[in-house]
Amino acid sequence: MDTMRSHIDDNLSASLEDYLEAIYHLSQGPEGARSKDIAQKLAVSRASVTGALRTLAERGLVNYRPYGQITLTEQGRSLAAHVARRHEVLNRFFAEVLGADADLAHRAACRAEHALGPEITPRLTAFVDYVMQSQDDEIPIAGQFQRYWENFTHGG
Amino acid sequence: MDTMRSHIDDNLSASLEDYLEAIYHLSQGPEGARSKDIAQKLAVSRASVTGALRTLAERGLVNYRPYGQITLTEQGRSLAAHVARRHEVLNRFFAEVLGADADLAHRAACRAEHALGPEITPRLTAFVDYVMQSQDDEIPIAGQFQRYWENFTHGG
DNA sequence: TTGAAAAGTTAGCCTTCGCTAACTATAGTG
DNA sequence: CACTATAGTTAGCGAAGGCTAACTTTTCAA
Repeated sequence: MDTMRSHIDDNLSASLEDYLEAIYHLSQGPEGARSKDIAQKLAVSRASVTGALRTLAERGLVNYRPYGQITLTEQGRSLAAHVARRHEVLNRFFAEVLGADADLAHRAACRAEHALGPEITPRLTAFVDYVMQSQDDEIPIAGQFQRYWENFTHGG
Repeated sequence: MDTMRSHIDDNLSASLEDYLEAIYHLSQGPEGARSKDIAQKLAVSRASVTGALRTLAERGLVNYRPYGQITLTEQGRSLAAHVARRHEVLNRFFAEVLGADADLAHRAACRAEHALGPEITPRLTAFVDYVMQSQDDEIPIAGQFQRYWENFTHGG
């Protein structure tokens, strides 16, 4: 009962997860995932990208060959999708529920992403869904919280 | 207009923040912050603690002298309090709002703690307060979410 | 088609932060 | 007082992950 290693959490470092996620997103663009763009996206040198690519290739997560196309393996794509999802959940929570500035929400989400395990992530996902759904209901939580926040901050 | 560096975010690494928080909590106990206990709390060797103490002392956050008492400086205490608060906010959110197991919530909070900046932390604090307060109101958010979660997981 | 700019790589270095092993200081007990 | 256990330190090492500088490969335009 171990044949199907859908597994998802090879213990990749936070840093390598960042690279994987960047590749995942860039892969969907028209240019594919170019080393240069990965470097830019993560604010890191091109040399560092090369190093990370080598490690990720060793772990069977990306198809990499010097000067060649960078693509994700099946396993890599699946792992990247999970990382991206954690990220996205946090991003939505910070931005849409807490009402934080989009850019700040994004950056905090990037940093926090790795901390959420398989226990917390689905709960948070469900919670954000629940809150968003409440917008259409008679109890608009996010909206109510916005007002709560308003007179928390400038009122007293 | 720069005299009062209440500042709070010297850019301490995640690791050093962990040490600082551990010292902060242990300081409040009857034994004070002993190297041995810091090591145990962070699951790290005593040698690593010594190294961290030296760094924190250099940065003026702890009073440290080989074989002496370990105490926080004023600046250190203030910074530690903020770190601890971020931690605590997350912990409450994961445990009380999302309903995660206390131990898991704690560990996820430890890992995520560093990611929350001065923008997100107060918003999250307010949000947790708002949700807890709603328990007493006619709209018990956390309770409602528990039910939502229930039939999200085992129902369909 | 050729040569310069852009992209990618390599080599070598540095910092952070962990570890173990061995040493030193302190404390407590007979 | 002396000796042993415990706490703390030091020295030395290693992995991860970043950087710069210099090199190679690829691309593209004249």
